[in-house]
Amino acid sequence: MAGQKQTTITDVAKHAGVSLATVSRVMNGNATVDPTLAERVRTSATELGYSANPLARSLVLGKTQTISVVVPDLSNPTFQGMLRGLSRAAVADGYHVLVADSDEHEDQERLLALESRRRSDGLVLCAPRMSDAALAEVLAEVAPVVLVNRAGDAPSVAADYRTPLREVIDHLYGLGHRRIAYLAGAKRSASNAQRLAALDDARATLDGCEIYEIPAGVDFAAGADSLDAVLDSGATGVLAFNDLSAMGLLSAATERGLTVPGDLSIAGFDDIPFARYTSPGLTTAAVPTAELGALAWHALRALLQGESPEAMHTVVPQVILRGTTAAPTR
Amino acid sequence: MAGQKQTTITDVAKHAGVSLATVSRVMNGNATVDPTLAERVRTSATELGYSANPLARSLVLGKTQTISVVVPDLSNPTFQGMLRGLSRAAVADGYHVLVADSDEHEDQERLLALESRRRSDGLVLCAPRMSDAALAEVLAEVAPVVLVNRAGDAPSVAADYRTPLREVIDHLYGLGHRRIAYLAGAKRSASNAQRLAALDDARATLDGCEIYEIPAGVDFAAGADSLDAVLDSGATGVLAFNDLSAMGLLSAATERGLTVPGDLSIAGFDDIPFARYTSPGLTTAAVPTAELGALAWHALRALLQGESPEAMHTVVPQVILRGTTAAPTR
DNA sequence: CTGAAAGCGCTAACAA
DNA sequence: TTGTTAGCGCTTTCAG
Repeated sequence: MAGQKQTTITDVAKHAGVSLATVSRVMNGNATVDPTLAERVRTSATELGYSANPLARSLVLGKTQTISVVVPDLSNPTFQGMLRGLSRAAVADGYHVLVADSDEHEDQERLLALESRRRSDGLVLCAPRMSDAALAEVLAEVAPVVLVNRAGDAPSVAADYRTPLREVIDHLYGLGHRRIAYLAGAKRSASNAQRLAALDDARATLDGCEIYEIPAGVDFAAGADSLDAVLDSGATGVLAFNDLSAMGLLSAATERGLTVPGDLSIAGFDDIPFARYTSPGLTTAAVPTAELGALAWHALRALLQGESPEAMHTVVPQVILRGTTAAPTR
Repeated sequence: MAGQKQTTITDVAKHAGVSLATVSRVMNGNATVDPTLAERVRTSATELGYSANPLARSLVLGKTQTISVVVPDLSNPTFQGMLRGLSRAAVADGYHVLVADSDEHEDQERLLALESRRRSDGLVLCAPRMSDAALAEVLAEVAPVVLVNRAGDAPSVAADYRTPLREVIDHLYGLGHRRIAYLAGAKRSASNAQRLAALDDARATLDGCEIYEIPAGVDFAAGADSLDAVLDSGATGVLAFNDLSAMGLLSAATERGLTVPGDLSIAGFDDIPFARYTSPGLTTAAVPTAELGALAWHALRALLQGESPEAMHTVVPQVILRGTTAAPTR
């Protein structure tokens, strides 16, 4: 059944009684070809169901119309959204996308990047976990390349975690909160550094506002387990590292008989799909991951066209005010 | 900076003072080459940082070491899991994966499949939305191909939605429930047909068990809105189309002052990440999506090796008993 | 306007 | 064992 090999340009040429060159020309809408001939070629082509072998074209043209993207973990919603935005944007421009999941293995990252890159015209490196030194080295080998959520010697697009967190703090402060707790999550992540910066920022500019840092974690249990620490701190408002820990805290607080937001205001981060369904709905900030992906493609496309995209394009997550934040009652 | 063109096999040959063929041989560990020469070639290769151009190899070998996968929607968790499983399994076997998102456009599906396929050695068509006729046509053009969650004239892997639903029904029945409601979701989906079959099955075999079908929907609101209908039906246990609608119902019931599972047992479907965190935790069934992806790759790999994989490999979602189901109290 | 021919970088006969 | 050569399928000078 799979015996019939694809028809080649030679078949079409033969069928139309012209040379390969002519077929190539009409297929590429290239030079001026006699309309009659062109028509004849086109007829033959459709009759034979011909379409050029992309591999052969790639080889001679030196371009594959494909880009590759390597992500640390395809099960992470952030990267999923990124991939979706990237894929759709690239497809819209006639590009294909090769995807590689490094499964959080630093060493795999380099290899995947190199290998994928050779099969494509450019690379999107998404939040690479490798060291700065390793990154610099890889970056030099794989250009054109664009970085997502990481700085380096290449154009990059990144989400700004600092601004939205600061906005949430201002929101709480405006409501009257003066004692705010931050449930810290992944210590070493780049986004955490940005959040800490927002905290310092707020401490420096907000009169009479105290902000505590409470080590917690990134999941539901971490949030739930930190309830006592939160209450001990006397905080009336809390910024959770992400929605999951926020929900854990919310759940624990509710079970303890506290009312949210009456006794405690809670804000999450990420806007996971379920965030709108907690009771009350969770105040949070949504990272526009798909947009991040689309922007990454646009930067890479610019590079491919010999243009110079912005060195770093940043997108600001949107704060979504729902029911878990309100004026403090104590 | 990106000016230096890749070193070719010719460079290596020149550097090592041998012919192209020899370099090719040692690079492929092929024929017996004099160890001394081989070593010399290897040295030159690493010194020059040479690695064969995959495009050129693909062209001459007629194989790309790449497979492609087209999915209807990269934002759907089912397909995300599938892609992850597929990607990791394929990478483990040294294959690359080209991904295309049809964005639920039936017409795009065909084109994406064809185009991706030509850049790769095989295709995984994931839950294609196109008609049976269109599918049959495409299938013939893109072999080797494997289908995911859809039947057709090609090997396929699919999740079995019937068995787990039946298991949940048996679970409820065993608990003493005799009036069970099914909150119907997407009417036309293949998985819905399987669920209805499970319902019929149960009706035919379970003594004195009545199963009602209540039109609802696929989201949280649909579940919440169906509370009255559920109560009117007198059902003591309900099977929701998915976790979201189950959570909606759970939420509405709780707000109405009912206790779950005391007054009402509720089961969802999908095991979304938040399902374990509702109170009580949601009884549901988890589709092993990553496994589905890995199996799809295994089937395709078999095809690529000229073997014949099972016509249809089915995986059974696992029922996860949590707190929302218990013996009825009325 | 069209065809012949030279490659793109590599592999695989086929000779030597 | 090694080198020479003919392609893989296509695009693109370069003549005509």
